[in-house]
Amino acid sequence: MALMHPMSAHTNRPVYLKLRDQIAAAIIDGVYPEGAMLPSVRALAAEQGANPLTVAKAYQQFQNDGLVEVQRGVGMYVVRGAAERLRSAEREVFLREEWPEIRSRMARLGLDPADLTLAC
Amino acid sequence: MALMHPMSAHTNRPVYLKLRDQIAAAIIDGVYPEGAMLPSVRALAAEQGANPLTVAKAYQQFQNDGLVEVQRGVGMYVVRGAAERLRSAEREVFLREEWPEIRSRMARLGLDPADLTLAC
DNA sequence: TGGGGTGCATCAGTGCCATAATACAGCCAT
DNA sequence: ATGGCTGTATTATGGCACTGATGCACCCCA
Repeated sequence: MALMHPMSAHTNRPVYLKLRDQIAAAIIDGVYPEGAMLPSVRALAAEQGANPLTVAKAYQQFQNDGLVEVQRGVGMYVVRGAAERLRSAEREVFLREEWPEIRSRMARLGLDPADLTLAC
Repeated sequence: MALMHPMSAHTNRPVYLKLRDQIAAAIIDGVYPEGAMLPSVRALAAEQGANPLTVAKAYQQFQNDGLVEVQRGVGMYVVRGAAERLRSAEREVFLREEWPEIRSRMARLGLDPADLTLAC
């Protein structure tokens, strides 16, 4: 009896979205400090085994949000306050759109977030 | 300044997966008790404004897992013990694959599950 | 023995995603 | 100024998931 739940959490996210999340985490965690230059699209593409255009698509999001500054011919730099703004924005989205579903889901499964704080 | 994060949680889940989750929740919650007949693909499709085949694809999962019994030409019935098995399986998957990511994500955003137990 | 209810198979259409190969525009150190 | 690094635009292609329309096989009941 398998009882597998393939893609239950939609784990097949597009590459450019996974890269976006990964970069966002790096900015928040200070891996890419404010003022620092992000890896070039070609460099990150080579490192991640992805296509440069896919990486560019991931970076696009941050430009639109004004979190990185593009210097044509030079590179992309993390804007001042980007980490805090990014964390704040992600936190708001998480609390508003994800957490309620997670809560009800856990309730249905007989789980309590408080009990899992230290466990696992 | 937008700072939007479209599809940050991949909110564009396929219809058949949303239906699957919804049906699973109904089975666990006893909306479709053990031994009861599930709504026909056409009926549920009409009710949800979806395509019968999309509903059938959602049901498919439960057949493979042996949680529902198909009587050709009659309908699909919830198997004995389906609710408990389903809840148990989903709980295991959740704890193993989803919760760790949620935990680290919340930590990055400066959130503590215990603090949100009653809030919101 | 029909008629209306099941589930299911087949085929086709659509759109997104990822990749690729170029080519271009800008900056900088040598 | 030249070579080498940046990001970007263009176009084309293959793959895959999702959705949709039609028709068939099956079963029960009147």
